[in-house]
Amino acid sequence: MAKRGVLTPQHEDFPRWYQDILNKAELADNGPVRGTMVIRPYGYALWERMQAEVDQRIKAAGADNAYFPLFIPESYLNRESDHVEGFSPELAVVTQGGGRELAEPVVVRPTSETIINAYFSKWVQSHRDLPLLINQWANVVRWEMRPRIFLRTTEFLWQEGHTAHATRQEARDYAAQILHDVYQDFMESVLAIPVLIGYKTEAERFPGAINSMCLEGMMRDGKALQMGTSHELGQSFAAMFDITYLDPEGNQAQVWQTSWGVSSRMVGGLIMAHGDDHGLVVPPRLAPVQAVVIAVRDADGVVDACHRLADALAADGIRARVDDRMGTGFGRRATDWELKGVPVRVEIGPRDLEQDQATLVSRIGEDKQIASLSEAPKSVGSLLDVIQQRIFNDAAAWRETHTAEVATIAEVMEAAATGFARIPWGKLGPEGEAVLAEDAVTVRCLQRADGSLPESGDELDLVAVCGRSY
RNA sequence: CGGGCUGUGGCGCAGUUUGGUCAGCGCACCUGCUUUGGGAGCAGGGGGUCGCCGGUUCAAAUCCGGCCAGCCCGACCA
Repeated sequence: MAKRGVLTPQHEDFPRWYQDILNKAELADNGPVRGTMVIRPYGYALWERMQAEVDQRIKAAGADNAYFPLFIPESYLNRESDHVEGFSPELAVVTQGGGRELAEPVVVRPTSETIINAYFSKWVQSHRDLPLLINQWANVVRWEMRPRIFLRTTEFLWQEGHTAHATRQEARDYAAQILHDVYQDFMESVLAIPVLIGYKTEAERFPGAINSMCLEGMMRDGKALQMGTSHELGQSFAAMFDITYLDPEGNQAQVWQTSWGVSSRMVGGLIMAHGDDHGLVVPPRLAPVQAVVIAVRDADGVVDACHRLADALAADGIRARVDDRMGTGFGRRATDWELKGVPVRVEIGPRDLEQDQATLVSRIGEDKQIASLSEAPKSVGSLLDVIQQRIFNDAAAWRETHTAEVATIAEVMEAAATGFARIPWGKLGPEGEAVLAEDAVTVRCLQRADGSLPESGDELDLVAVCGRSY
């Protein structure tokens, strides 16, 4: 394992550890404008993998991709009162263009409900046009007070889904379908992060929504990270943007809507949910590089053997790369890949080659194992499966041991110092929520006692999961 | 925007109390040789108007004033 000093240990200074990882794993740099970030190739590769997996699930849920403009007329934002109140403090506004003052300022999109719904209004005329299911991949800008790379940046990357339905129930069901089939499935089966699902309290709700569902993950410091949201927008945007249609009986009706998104924040979640003192830990199903084949020494045939093995791995569908930087010592190269969290390292040196074998090393295991060169692709494949499962299990166990069932506000505060607290919502309520907020503890979500998603946030006997958050 | 801390080569820091002999260290980088099975060694080398502006002084990284930026803790949030 790497020598001490490569990274600040997590227990010593978690934020510093996070900064160290961003640098040492070559994920991102700060941009020149406060709050902006430069996403470096390896960090972007992680994001591209997330995009690919999420995009595939969104399409399976029936939504189509489209693209709407970056610039939105300021007046659009003003149409929905809760929406504008929620977003106006963090808007970036352009007042000049082509060297002249603009007649109407344009805002750089903080989210696209307004501009997309302005077009939904044109596109929806008949009940036959419903449901209308649109997604867009884009960058958005929110002038945040306290930026932090990947977690909360002035400009970030995301996907935002926007849909229109004939009935409230259909909209609600679709928002829940996205939550489960797209987000939860991706986060748990690919990112290997167990997520809590539930409803936001009224205090935490998205501006303009009638209900916000969310997915919350626990990081290695016990804090919560909101990994995604899916909102029921009700009919307020439909009213403001006049999205109406003729129903089968020939009556004018307004649509019911949803919006939902996940962002480049998930990269931060990935780092903080699995990373350890040796670096990033990337679950195999996400990993841009699942296996790196390292030529240990520059001896006869070693480098060639590495390339042949990498080709064989690729032929088995494994994302593999060769490290044959022979001018750099083995230890340095091994540490580099460890920092980047590559799940499996395959080492081939002269000693291995003599035995017609390769040495396999898991990022999260202690023991090295030997595989014959011909069997190596199969061995690596099954090792990747084992690693994927173990990363998820470890994260689930971590959350389990850092979650307490409590009955009083004092106990919530105590438990939130190190993790989550579950308390009956009936015992907390909006008043208790306000008390917790004074000490930066928030209700992350309201869910049923068994952890499942309620029909609404008003269902009886819900449990409030509380914690500190990013 | 409130509270705390900090600004010195790419990164991390020492030097500031007591102004001068102060542009220094580690890592990184470049060249050469030896190395390569867990961040290699030796030798040589390049790079900083000490955050910015102004003031005090014979003399400022160091003292004074103003400004700016960053980090951490809050309010906000994907």
